[in-house]
Amino acid sequence: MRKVKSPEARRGEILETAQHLFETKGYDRTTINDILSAISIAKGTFYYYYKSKEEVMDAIVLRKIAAQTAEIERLSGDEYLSVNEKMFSILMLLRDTQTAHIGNGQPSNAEMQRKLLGELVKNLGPVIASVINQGKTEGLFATDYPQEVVEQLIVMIKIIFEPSMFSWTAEERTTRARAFASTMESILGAAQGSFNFVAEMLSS
Amino acid sequence: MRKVKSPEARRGEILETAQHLFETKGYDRTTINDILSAISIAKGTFYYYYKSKEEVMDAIVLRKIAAQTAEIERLSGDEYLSVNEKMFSILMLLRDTQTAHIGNGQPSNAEMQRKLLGELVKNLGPVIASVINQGKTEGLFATDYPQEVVEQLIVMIKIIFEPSMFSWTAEERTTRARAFASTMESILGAAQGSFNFVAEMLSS
DNA sequence: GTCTATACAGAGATAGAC
DNA sequence: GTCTATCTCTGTATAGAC
Repeated sequence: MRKVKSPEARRGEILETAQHLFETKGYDRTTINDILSAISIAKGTFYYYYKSKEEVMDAIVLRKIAAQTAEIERLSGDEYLSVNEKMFSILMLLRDTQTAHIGNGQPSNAEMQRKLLGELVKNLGPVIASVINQGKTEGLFATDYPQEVVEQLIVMIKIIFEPSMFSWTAEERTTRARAFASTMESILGAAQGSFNFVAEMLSS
Repeated sequence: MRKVKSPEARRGEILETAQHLFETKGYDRTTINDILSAISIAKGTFYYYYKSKEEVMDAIVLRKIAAQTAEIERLSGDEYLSVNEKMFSILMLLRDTQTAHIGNGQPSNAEMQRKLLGELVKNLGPVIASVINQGKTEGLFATDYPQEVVEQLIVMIKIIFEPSMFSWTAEERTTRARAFASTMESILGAAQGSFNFVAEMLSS
């Protein structure tokens, strides 16, 4: 039974199926054979389009990051939003992708998360830094290292509040959320209490 | 040819050999059979002592962390060292284990690094926090969240300056080092410039 | 309790025929 | 482009020797 499809359709079909399985069963527990039998192709066909299982993961990660970057770019360029509103939305987006990229509750994949964080910093860093700079010109923030501070914040939020990394108790998590908000204020040079909403947001 | 050894000797032998191979060839490229033939034991023997290749990695990581923790505990309890001297030594230790745990230049293992960071935060966090508290009583530092701030700093230093995570140019690295020193001062409430040596240290 | 030998299932990946 | 056959490697399982 030999079904020929256009290259784009095939690539897309593999990607969609893999993504669904990764998010449902977890990356490690999804086998190549799972993907193959879900779309009824042979192993050779899979490896004709992707060099490895890992490459499929990369493609999925990049696609997600691209979508998130576009969203944050749109936000940061919106003239009708205040700096605070932008910061709020950006942090919400960052928080909500905590584990969403990986699949909820599934034993997540360290390599996938490593790549995710790397791309996140590389792509989102400059965009968020531009919002910080806007805050600087408005006198809300004061820092000599907007870009670098943003990178630090992304790294902290994605690691410290990543459930597969640390399993805090409710109280521990609340304390970390408060400490993070306080740290944000310190290193962005923002007024004390101006990021109280961040502590709220991250506690849950 | 049947060689009987004491359980501890055998466990240690497997551990040492695995560590050497992991650091030489990289974790992924080291096969169980590599380990077996290096010490001439049967596969059954390996699995008699360790449940999996990953469990061996865990044991290696834990042993390294234990050594590092002991060293930092010794430092932090030394009555003849100033807080600044302690901070210097601690940061040096943290920096020098950047990739040393993994093996230089080898394609590192994300899972191994994830575990390393988790254990590092869990074990070193409280010890370093005690040094921060000493600094607080001496009026050098001021923070409401010593423990949490230490966790943030460990995470930042281990991720941002991890070569397998980001490949900064020399200038980028220098800027990140300065930004990190500045962030340390902010969130620890230390005097400006007091962590200039950190910027120096991390630039290389 | 400790160790060898070996066979085998299941995973990722490759080669080459069609 | 697609498929089948095959390879390597991890990990399980077993039977048995000391």
